[in-house]
Amino acid sequence: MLTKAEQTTEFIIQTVAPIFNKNGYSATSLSDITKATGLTKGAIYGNFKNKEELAIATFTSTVKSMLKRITDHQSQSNSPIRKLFLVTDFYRNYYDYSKEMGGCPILNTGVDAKHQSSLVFQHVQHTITKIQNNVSKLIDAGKQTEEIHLHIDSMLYAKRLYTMIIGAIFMTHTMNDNSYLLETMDQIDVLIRTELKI
Amino acid sequence: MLTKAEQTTEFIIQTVAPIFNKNGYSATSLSDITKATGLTKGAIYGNFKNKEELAIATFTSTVKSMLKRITDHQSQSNSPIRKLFLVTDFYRNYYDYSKEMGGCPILNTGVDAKHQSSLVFQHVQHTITKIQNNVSKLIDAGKQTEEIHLHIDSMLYAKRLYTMIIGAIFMTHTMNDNSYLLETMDQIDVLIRTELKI
DNA sequence: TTTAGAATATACCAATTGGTATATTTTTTA
DNA sequence: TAAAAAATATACCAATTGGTATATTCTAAA
Repeated sequence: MLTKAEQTTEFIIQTVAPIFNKNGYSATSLSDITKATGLTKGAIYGNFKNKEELAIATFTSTVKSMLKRITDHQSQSNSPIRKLFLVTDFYRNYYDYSKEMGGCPILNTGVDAKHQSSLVFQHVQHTITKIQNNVSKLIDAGKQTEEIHLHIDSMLYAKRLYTMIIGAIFMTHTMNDNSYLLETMDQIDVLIRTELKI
Repeated sequence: MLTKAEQTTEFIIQTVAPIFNKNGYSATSLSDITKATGLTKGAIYGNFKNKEELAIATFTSTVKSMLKRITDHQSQSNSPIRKLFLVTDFYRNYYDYSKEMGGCPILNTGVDAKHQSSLVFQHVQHTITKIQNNVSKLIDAGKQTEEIHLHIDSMLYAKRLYTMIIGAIFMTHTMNDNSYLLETMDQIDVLIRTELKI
């Protein structure tokens, strides 16, 4: 059971996360935070050392739930190559989902935190590395199950896929046009079929 | 000949542009601006209506010089398809160049301005539209010179290329690793050769 | 060289910034 | 249920925010 205090901490994170994600670190003020939560500065600073620590907590939380959502979606299949297709399938619905979060946390925080908070920025880098490793491992697994060509450079393709995905996310959000994401996912599916798949 | 005042306006734009580009709209304060220029608020507000107008001026200026640089680079050839290859060639050296500007203005401002200044954001959208149109026209020209297959959807490919490029820019800047840009440009070159080229 | 007009500096504004010390209230444990 | 402990609220801080009205300085033309 969560204590009252732990509930409050979690409540603050959940409430503030989309605000940080939308506005960025500097443009999110303490008064934005107190207004949204209905709590006072005393409560905020009782739960978090400072603004930066709260920003890290919100980013970590958002990313964690996002990655869980992908993993859950992937659990539809045990086949590595089908799990790859489930990644593109996930991102086909990503626009609506990311809008709920206030935008893509990796894209937004990656751009924003770079010159605002090196601590937050390190978390972004770490998250990207983790995602790439996951995709790379998936490709490796596909080789083992003889679904994917052995000569494929797993990490190279993992980076390629994520580069295309994050580009599509930026374009869709900036141009307010979901077709960028849909189109890119089609493109990636073709790539998987023609280059990776045996 | 530029009057003294016009020189000052231009000086402010050039000096402040990388600051806005790096830190974003909200995180760039008037004191940042006065400190960097050595001018006072009176001078700044004498040349610009407000902070937002200055931000627009800096974005417009940075983008303009960037687009000029691409166009100049492309002038090495008259062949549309070779001009396409000169685009990827340009972006192979983009990391160093964009670092001078304080990052990629389209990426940074696209993410930052979305929730800070709708006026600035509109300029980003307009710029992307313009770039896409340019690439699309280039593909059309390639059809006319019989270098590119007639069945190619010009705008579709223009969007694809720019989506991949902006994704690579984000990854290179966020992971501080130029290989994302180099790799993606190789990928695009292959795409041009195998899908577009006759 | 004087002078009008333009450009810049100065001094100020109320509001807000992130953060803290202390008072008060709420929760938990005994 | 009472006391200890934890969590939250209040009141405050100096510094900074974007912006403005006015004073001063500089520029350019006559």
